[in-house]
Amino acid sequence: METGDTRPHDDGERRFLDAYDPRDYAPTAVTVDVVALTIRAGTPRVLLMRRSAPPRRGWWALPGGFVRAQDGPDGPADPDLPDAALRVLSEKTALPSELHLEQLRSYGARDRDPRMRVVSVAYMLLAPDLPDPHVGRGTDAAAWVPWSELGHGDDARSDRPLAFDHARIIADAVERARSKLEYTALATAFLPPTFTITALREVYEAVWGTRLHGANFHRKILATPGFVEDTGDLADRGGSGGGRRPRLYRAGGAAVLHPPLLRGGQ
Amino acid sequence: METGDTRPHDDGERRFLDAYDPRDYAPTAVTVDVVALTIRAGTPRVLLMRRSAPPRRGWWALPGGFVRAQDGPDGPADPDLPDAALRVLSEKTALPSELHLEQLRSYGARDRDPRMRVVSVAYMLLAPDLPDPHVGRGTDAAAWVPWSELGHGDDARSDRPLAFDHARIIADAVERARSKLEYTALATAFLPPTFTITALREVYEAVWGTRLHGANFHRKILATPGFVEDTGDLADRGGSGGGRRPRLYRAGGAAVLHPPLLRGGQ
DNA sequence: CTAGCTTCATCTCAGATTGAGAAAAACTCA
DNA sequence: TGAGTTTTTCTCAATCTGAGATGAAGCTAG
Repeated sequence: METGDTRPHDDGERRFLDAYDPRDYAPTAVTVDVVALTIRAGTPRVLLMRRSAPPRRGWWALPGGFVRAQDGPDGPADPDLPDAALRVLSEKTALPSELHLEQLRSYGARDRDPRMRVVSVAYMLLAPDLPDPHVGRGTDAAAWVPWSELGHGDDARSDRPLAFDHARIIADAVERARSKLEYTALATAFLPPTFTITALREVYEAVWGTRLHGANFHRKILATPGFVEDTGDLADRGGSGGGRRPRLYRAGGAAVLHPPLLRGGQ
Repeated sequence: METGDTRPHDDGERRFLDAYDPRDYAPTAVTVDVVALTIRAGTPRVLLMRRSAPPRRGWWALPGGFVRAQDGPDGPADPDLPDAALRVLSEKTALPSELHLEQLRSYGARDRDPRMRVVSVAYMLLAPDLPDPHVGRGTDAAAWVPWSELGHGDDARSDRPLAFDHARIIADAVERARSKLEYTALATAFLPPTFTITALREVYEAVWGTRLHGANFHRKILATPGFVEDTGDLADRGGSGGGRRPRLYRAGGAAVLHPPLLRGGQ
């Protein structure tokens, strides 16, 4: 960050700041909304809450809340936007130590919230299967909802109506996740610290909604430097059907994949 | 957009909205900053203004300004964030009819602006060579500055000090542009409506700072469906050195490239 | 108007990568 | 022990890639 630079300001700078009153400006609220994505029972899901207070009481919405600009009665200010995102999310569900949080984009259409002008900074969080969410303040239900139940893209017609422009935000997050799986090692964010190549393939299959050729996937993952590293261990196994005990891997250091895994192929 | 839905609200919703006072919330300002990128004389450049008013008088900064939340004395409200981005930019330079504007991300660290809590939504604009910028209100100089003069990445040590966290924002924009050239047809946004394959290659070379193999580039562009389409015309030519008159192409319909052009290769 | 240079466009070919299936290895359960 | 399952490795033809050569078209000096 390039903040808090130490170059001396001129005198005009100090006089200006003393005379400055933030209240002179038209109020705009800034919120964060978090699209928390996980894979449960082979199905990609998003965390949603049902609102028990206006506006949009009874509708489903992303976990979110106002960014705390300054220290106040509700608590200390959020030092930065990601802190705000983690704060509002940690009020709804337990968070794992390892998680991937990245900013999606911001939404600020004039009429997106009936209360006032609201600019919402959306975050995408990817995590391995998380526990059931809490039903917190302002909500009366919470659930990990499969993407497939939300209608595709803009089309929010479903029996779980989404408040505000949250259907669009979720669609943007899903598209971002799908495309980042191609050229980054992000898929490992959906998995526990150690995992098998098959589990990694199932992440791709769940998120992309396609079937991949197991043998070629295996070859490509191992040929991509830094994607995974061998732990030397084998999985315990004991599950259904039997079969050879798979090797366990952990996420490698690489963030970007060279070459990428392309959706078109296989 | 999922805004302005028409489902009836319950009575509590209306009572709630009537009683709601936006002034109750701590003020946060929302600004837009625009990273306008172009290629001039073979060099990729960004539009910067020198500030003539506090804060950070005399420092260079991105064109930007406050989002107008409501109609007011300065003008009508910005319907959406992209409108605000185009408004602040059109005050500084003439804009072409065809341009690519996309949101980069938002920045909201507590101390990024000395005046108050400011969340800035950054936009990236790609355009063919634009005219010289105006020196507008609050600025005393404006220039298309080569990326190379800004120091690489975080490192803002240069004789053109950048205000706030704008060095970081520019670095993020440059990285976004570099990587989107790989897997989208965005390079054409830097070019006029018709162009040659060589001009397209020079965009890649300028943005990536690498040299590409001309023959293979040619083959790959033409093999990528929807990237460019043949106009049937040849360039007039007459320039230096002579040589065969190149064929003219226009941008094709494709937004995403299959397969992508990878930076690693060639 | 022709020789020499330049740029654009196409061709060639060895080496790497990919998609599809087969086969081998390792394990479970009856 | 034997049939079935899952993981892992192997094979091979088809395709793609990187590097250079060749051909096509145009300018300009003499």
